[in-house]
Amino acid sequence: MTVRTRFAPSPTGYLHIGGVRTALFNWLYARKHGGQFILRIDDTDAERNRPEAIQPILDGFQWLGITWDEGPGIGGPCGPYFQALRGHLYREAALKLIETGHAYPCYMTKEEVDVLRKQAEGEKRNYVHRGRDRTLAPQDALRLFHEKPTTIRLKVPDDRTVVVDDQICGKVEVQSNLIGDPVIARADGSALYNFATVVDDAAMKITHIIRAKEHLSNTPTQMLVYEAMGIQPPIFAHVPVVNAPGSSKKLSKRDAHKFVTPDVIAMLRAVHAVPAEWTDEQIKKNESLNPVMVEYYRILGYLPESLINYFGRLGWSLDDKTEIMSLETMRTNFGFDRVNQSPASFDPQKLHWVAGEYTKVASLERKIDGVIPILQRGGLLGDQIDRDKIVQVVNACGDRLKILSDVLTYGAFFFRDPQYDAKAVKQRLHKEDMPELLREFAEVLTNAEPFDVPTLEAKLQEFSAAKQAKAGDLNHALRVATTGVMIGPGVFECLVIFGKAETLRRIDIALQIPKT
RNA sequence: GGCCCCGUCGUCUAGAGGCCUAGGACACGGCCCUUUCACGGCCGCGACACGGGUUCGAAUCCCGUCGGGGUCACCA
Repeated sequence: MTVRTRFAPSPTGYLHIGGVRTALFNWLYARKHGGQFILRIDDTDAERNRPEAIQPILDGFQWLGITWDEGPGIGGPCGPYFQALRGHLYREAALKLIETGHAYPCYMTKEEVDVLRKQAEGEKRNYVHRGRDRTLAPQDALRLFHEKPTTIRLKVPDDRTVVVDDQICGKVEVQSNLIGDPVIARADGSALYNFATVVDDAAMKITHIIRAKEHLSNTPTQMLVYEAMGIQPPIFAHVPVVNAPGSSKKLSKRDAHKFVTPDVIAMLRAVHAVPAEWTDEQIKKNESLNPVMVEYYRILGYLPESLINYFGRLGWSLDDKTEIMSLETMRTNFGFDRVNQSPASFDPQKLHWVAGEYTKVASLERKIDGVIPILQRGGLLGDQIDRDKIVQVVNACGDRLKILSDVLTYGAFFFRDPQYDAKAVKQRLHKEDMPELLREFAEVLTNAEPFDVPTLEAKLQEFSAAKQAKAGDLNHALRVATTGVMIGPGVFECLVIFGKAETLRRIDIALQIPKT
């Protein structure tokens, strides 16, 4: 039997990183066993069922390299892959369950149920719903339902121990007497999650259900649905949830705004990911651009494989020391035996480190291609692209680029005039008679041929020795004068990229800054 | 509240009764390298939730306590 796994997001419009991890585990397991990974859109809740809410999710997966064998965009033998289009299947399945005596139309009103619930509460008893109509003979129930449609409930069997043999959590046993008869379909015939998911997973021949731990409690109920339908249940594997950074609470979209810290806001502004006129509040409210969504990392220039690596390693490990590994390595080694049972907190700092490891070894071409749109968005580059110059800049930045948008902090001055940092100017440029020294060194530079790193370095050594000045001090001043800041690639590399004329021009500009 | 799950450094993890004086990674602190910043190298800080058993021996097995989470919907 070929392995078939699935990921079934609801169309919220954004790809959540917790979902990415669950999807990744499904993908890994299917691919490891030569099986199929299916993407299904769980859009039974019609209200927010907008087509445009699906595309960002598909785009996110595509960017990450998580491919699906059946689902939106490609179809497949078990379609449609949208729950909204499968209503007739649920209705059919529900009627069949009534017919076989496993389900019944429940005519108790909400008020009646509330009375029973209150009564149970009063007696400090747990309320377990058992509909009054559950004893109806199947034929009568069916006839009655057709005459007067109402909610359909599953008939939960009495005195049974339901066993979920979970691949990660182990054997979990629950008494059926504690499970109330669940509503599986509304009066209008629309299905509820616990039912729709089972009908679909069965129809799509899903063999392994890999999903978040929060679904474990619902699983016995679903087992009962499988049983009622006369279908062998799939194998379950519930993966622990991803918690918010430094918290023991689930990372949820609901409090995503909490992670939009001043740092994050500054980052988004720096890369011009949001309109400049937006207030901090507006940025906070923007749902897709915050650290729980994949889009956030894409816009900041994280390489997709770094997210894959990080999230694959969150809750699962290859061995006692491997941190950096390819998707392929994960694929060949993935297994439930090395998935943790306890929740894992998302650590943005570690993700950032992983990202750096990938950027470090990425090909120059990829970095160039990634950096160009970032520079353009930042208004540092127009439509005319001098690719050679960008090659030089990216090379000069070297390992300083952990994420591609770091090019803005280390190399913005290559594309515009220096923006002088007051502190840098005061400390390095307006130090004693440095301005005069720099003026004289500019003269030297005029005659520097060729204008390359070794020559410039030699000139600076020679000049400072002659003037009995510290080479380091002059070097620092030169950096601030030409770049405006105290950090960046090697100063001679910078000068070479500027070229002689531009270097001299920048020194001139710097020498005109009044001392304060 | 009932039921279910979980509990090793701040965080991710290794650990299947002796290899554990508990290993690695991120973060943090220090030093080295460096004419800035980053990279790199070295060192340091830092954990078996608690209490009882079982055993010659327990982070590992059992019980209890405490703590955390999830779920009990005509949401998914």
